[in-house]
Amino acid sequence: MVEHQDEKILAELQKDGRATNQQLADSVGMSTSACWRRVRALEERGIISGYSALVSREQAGFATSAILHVSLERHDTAFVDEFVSRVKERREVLECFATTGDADYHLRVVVRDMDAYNKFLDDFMFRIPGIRHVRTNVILKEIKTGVALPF
Amino acid sequence: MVEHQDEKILAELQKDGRATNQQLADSVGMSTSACWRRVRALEERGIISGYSALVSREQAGFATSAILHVSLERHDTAFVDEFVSRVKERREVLECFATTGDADYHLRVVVRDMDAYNKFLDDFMFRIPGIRHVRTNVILKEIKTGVALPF
DNA sequence: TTCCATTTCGGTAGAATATACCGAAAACTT
DNA sequence: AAGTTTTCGGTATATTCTACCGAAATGGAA
Repeated sequence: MVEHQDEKILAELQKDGRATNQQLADSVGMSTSACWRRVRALEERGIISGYSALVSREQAGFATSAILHVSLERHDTAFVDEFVSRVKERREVLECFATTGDADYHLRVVVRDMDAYNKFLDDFMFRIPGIRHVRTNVILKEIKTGVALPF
Repeated sequence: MVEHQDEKILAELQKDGRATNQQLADSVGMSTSACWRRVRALEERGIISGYSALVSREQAGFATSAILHVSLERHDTAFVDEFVSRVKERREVLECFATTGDADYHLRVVVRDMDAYNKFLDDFMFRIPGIRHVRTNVILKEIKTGVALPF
């Protein structure tokens, strides 16, 4: 499905999403036209779903972040769908995963300060119907925040 | 520090990290040269730390991922530094956060399959000195995986 | 206020790059 | 082996980047 040369391209574009086609072609050992075609195909197939600037959370003024463990009261699709759709549209929630273990969901939330986090809980999280339990683990330090898949 | 117009640029570049300078200038209502200068300044100040292609985990062949809760036996800098430096260089570990709560660290690990995950634990995680406890929460579903800060 | 210094602006031109098309080479099928 | 399809590298043009310019805006100090 994804060939070796594609993986090299993907690895490069993960490292530098704004690399020029010429740089790309050089670093994977391909002609510019062949390389450009492969990139476009990867985009069209959705293997590359987009490109993003990586912004420094602290410097951009988002001092506070936390990992939330959330459990639902019940797991009817109605409740689950409601939870999922609400979470998706809250931009403070950068990540949300359904997991095995004690909690049903792991969320990572990023806000400007503790006030904003408190507001997030009161105005949003605690108002979602069917929530059994929310445990907050404040992030003390970001050891690593990567987006690159380990090709 | 980061002005309103900069935030608009950052928001746009988070949505499309390969937007041309002209597109950017249009969408934030600025001349191309002014826009280009601001982008370069944001890069030089490290507010934009880089650019990345966003690659579909599933389509790229990484079927398995998990969230790990890790606790250390002791918290001497020696043990902590060892743990941190080892985690940083393992590319399967996309994210690692030091948190409050029961565990000391939350990690998100992405691998091709369960075999690879088992190997990751045996060959890497369980060999780090000073680990007290590791709990694996397998990710059943990715509800949301975002990188964009909520400007 | 008025003046001067500094920063930020928009416009522009040459250099660099992206993008689509071409015929040739390679790979695959029968 | 012949025919079909895919992928290749090279190239021309349209687009975009990047650095420079003088003008406008901004911010203090007298």
